[in-house]
Amino acid sequence: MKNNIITNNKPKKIRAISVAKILSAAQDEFILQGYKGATVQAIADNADMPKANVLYYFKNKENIYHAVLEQTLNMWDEGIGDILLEDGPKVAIEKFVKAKITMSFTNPKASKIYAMEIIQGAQHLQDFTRTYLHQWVQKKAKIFQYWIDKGQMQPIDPVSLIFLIWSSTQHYADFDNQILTIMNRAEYKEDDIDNVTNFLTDFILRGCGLKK
Amino acid sequence: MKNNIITNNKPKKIRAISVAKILSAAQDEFILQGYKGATVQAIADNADMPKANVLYYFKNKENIYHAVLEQTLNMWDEGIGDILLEDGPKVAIEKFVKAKITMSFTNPKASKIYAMEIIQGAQHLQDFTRTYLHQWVQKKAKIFQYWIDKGQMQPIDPVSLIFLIWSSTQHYADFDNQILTIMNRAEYKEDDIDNVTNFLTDFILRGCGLKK
DNA sequence: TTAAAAACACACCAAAAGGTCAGCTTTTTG
DNA sequence: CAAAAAGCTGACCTTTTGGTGTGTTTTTAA
Repeated sequence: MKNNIITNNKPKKIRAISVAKILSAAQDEFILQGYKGATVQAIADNADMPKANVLYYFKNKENIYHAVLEQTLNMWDEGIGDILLEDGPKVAIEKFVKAKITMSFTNPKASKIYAMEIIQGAQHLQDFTRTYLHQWVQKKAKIFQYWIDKGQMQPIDPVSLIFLIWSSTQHYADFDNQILTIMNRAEYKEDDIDNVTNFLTDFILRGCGLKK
Repeated sequence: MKNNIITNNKPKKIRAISVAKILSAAQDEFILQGYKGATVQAIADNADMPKANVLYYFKNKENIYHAVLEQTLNMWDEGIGDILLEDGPKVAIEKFVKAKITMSFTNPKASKIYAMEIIQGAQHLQDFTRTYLHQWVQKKAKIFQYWIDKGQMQPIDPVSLIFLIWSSTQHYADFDNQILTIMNRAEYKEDDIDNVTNFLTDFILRGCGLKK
């Protein structure tokens, strides 16, 4: 298999390209219209191919949605910063907050798809939440508790802290429309990310008693 | 008009009762299925009346949705705590956080409807956001700024602070499924409200430099 | 008590949307 | 270069669904 470096869309399989186009179009449609509201026709139009062709790659709408969700979870998994014992509370929180904000600003769509799923009852994500997420939170909460017991940070409920970090960072993705409207902006600017990162990092560190 | 105190569903007009039943059923359906996914038939079933009867009260689905949204905004308006200059930063934040949390726990449905609207692009709420919300934030931000200038609280961006309070409190309504699953619970208990209120109040006050 | 107004509900319709099929074209492979 | 595999697509079918029309029942008011 020769690897064409100059035009890197030649070696890509037709299938891969088409699937990617469909998933991207589908993501937009699912966010804008919800699962039921998104029509296969609209996804096809958006992906610039006939409906029958979309159904050729994905047997049905449900499958398209599953694929979008899977993609979303992978992104979530990659993007979520880790919380490491050896970093200590200050650095760990700084890293984590930064990772979450970066994800919110660089891939708001994934965050929105995920948010809508959860709001609507997490029908397709129950397993993920019940097993993976649950364990993740428990594990990280223990790390925070360790730091608290060592007197390295304010004695607060670690799980609540995680929820606060999640919510306050994801807000900038999920509610970007509202935030931009309130700030009288068309879209986020470069330094918005920095400003938000600085604000949230400072605020949360102070809330954890890790900063004057 | 005689006021029947014993059975207070007699004096109520038939219309009012039916409309209320429909709106309640519609709210559930819209949350669970989204705008397009919610069918008039399902709303009717849920409200325990034939579809044609639902359409008798509301000319079409769009109108039902508008009514649900309006109801939601009224609730938001009533439930949102005010931020008063004369309270000073500490009391004002305590009151505000408490009000928002109370709203999240007592009426999560309204919060979810609102959240989905915003995530999906605020198509039906642009005016509300652009005028009402925008002004509300500006007005309250000025109050925070006043306190900051007086040295009564940490110098932080007031708008970001408002966003953080909104997001961290609403999270308990919008993501209740996820939170409950992670905490291995079927539903919120009485003291969950208190615990969350205490955690968030303390944390936010500390973040604002209003508490050791 | 009775006539008008409001509420109710069955049956029906047209449009929309998910999905299939059969045949055509392009790409791959031996 | 030919056959097979993969990709593509218009036409079609079926189900769902928003909405209407018409006639009946219940409530209200004089």
